[in-house]
Amino acid sequence: MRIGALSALTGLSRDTLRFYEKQGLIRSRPSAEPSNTYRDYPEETAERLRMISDARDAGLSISDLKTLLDWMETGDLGAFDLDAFLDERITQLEHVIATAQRTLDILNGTRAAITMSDQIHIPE
Amino acid sequence: MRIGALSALTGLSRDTLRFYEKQGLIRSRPSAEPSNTYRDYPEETAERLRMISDARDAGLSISDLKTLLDWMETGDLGAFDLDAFLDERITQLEHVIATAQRTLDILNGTRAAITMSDQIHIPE
DNA sequence: TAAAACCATGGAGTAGAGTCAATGGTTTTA
DNA sequence: TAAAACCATTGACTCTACTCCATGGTTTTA
Repeated sequence: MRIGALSALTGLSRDTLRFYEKQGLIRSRPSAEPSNTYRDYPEETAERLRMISDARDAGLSISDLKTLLDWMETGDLGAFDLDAFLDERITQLEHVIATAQRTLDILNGTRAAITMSDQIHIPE
Repeated sequence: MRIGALSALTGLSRDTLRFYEKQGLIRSRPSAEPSNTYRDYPEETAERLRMISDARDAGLSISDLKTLLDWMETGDLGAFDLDAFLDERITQLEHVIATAQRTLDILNGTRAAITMSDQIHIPE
């Protein structure tokens, strides 16, 4: 799959895909036809990018993601404390969920208050 | 309350507090003693900053926060479509919660897998 | 087959959110 | 009362994560 197709499929810009590849989050092989220099992405890259998008939207950094994805593939990262790393990210995500939920509650409350005051005013 | 105390209370750096004030997220009055130029923050600023921290950690931008806080105080923002604004932010927060939850599930799964393989290896 | 659409690389530029340093006053404390 | 700790302002700097050229090949399409 070429970069344009992958971009259309994932909603990420071509530039972002090239950027992610440079950061080592995804990989491509050189084009099948050696007449051009186009990247060729395996099908499963789309799925991988969905995980990456989720993690980015949830606030994980690219470098954390690289650490994680590298480990998931090779199963090893030298003398790296993956356990501690995972614990930290898990805590971080739980924190994001909690703060997002609290903020969401406030916003929902605000919207309800507005709807309420509309109800009072409009009938006049 | 002076900036150092507020910083200690909220965990935000003095620089961050001054930055937030410049952005209009919080306000201070000039010091009671006119002998110095120190900021004096009302007690309730701490609570306000907790909301701000939550919202920031959840991914809301400073400018969104400013819009929101300004509206909450004045109750009006001219011909601004607060309803649409709220809907967008709410959708955004729901998205963050969903992606964070999915990512969290993956990480928890990964941790479980590691614990599992430890169980197999350690007894040897 | 020529224009339009796609792709590559390299490097510069941008936005957002702080963070740091220099300089110079004010308070607190040993 | 002098050192240590605190505060102010201004402006430069950093970091992350893209995003945008400019230039030049390759495919696709009308």
